[in-house]
Amino acid sequence: MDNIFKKYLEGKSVRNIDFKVFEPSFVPNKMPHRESEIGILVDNFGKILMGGMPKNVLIFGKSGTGKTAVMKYIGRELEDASKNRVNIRSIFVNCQIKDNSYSIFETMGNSIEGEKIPFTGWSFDRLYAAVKKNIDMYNGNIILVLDEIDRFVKKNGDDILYQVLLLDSELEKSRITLVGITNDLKFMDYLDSRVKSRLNEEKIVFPPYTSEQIYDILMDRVNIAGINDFVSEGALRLISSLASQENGDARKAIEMLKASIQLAISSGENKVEEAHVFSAKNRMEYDAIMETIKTLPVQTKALLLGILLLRESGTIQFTTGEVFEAYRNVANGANLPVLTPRRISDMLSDLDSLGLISANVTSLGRYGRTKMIEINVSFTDAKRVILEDENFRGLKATPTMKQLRFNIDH
DNA sequence: TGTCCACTGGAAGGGAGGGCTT
DNA sequence: AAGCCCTCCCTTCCAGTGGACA
Repeated sequence: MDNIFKKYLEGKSVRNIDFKVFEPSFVPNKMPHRESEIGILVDNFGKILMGGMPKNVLIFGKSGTGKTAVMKYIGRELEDASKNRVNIRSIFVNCQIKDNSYSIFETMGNSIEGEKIPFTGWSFDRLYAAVKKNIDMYNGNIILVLDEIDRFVKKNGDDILYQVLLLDSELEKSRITLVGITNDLKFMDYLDSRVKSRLNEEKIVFPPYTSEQIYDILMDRVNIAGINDFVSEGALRLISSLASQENGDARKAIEMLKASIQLAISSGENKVEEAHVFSAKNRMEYDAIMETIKTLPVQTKALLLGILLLRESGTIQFTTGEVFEAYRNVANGANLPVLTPRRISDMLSDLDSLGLISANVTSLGRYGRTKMIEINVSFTDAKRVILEDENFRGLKATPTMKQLRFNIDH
């Protein structure tokens, strides 16, 4: 009789795979095809070691072009080279997560020794003073890397950059060098001139990787993990070409490789082939969408559910007004407070930017101006995920649901 | 050619919920 | 405990608008 874990016992190359190598946070010891970009950064930050002043840097490039990884690599090498010579600390802030001035300053202040700063509560003046004191006490060079800086500036304006530049000018014993990372080439347009010139001292563009380059990167990781014999060349070629079609995104390619390996292992096979790549790709896309839906706030889920029910009733496109009515029925049915049309309008734009729906502003002439809304995801799956939320438990396959559908249909 | 619909999206502000200070 | 300060979510108010229709 076969043991139910048999498939995990077989396949000898499988057992000791170090999956850390395939994590986005993994920074390898060499970065293929980024030699010239690294060269520019080395020249810039090398000045610190000679007692000089580096320029502020702006890095442009689409996602997965190695911007963040290269900066992490530079930071690591620099801190290493500076040991017993100068104090250098690189501080990474992902502006998509830390999306207000307070938390950026708080991260900066808490990344070095000194007064501990609470994550909320202080007035900005007090926060500024504490961060300034901590940094000056450090007596060294801070490299502040603001990742996805365009998102922050679009949301909050460029005051934070001005404040950091001001802080730098007020420091006596330390220096701050700003590194902005963005995937928006038009990012500079959002900046005030007082900030623009200071931030734009050194500009580096990271081009997308070609299929060949991604292949090299993947090969590199496979070698580090020591699993050359476990991954077929065809699978690597396929991932490379799929990723190069998607803006040359190496991060996605590595993720896809990881998922393909896991899939091959769990189906008990001894080599990753093209078929695993295709299934991994589908699986990843599906999981990403469902995870997005699962983590939506309740009211947004109610709105999306309203849209899904409209779609279920046969229509493909709906106006904001129709969607609002559908949402109102869902909210009432689930005993949620009904939000105003203004708020719903914003939530529709949110769902649009998440890619779950398309909402295009269209004029119906005499019949007004509205967003035309279409759903972009499998509605049976999306509905199932939303109904897992306990707020909608009362609606699940009950007469209320039928009633809802009835209300919407008529 | 002007009207007018059904919205859009900006601006301002309230209040809840988090936390700190005195 | 009272008084601040912060962000987040939401409301209220309102000027603006593309294009079908009279």
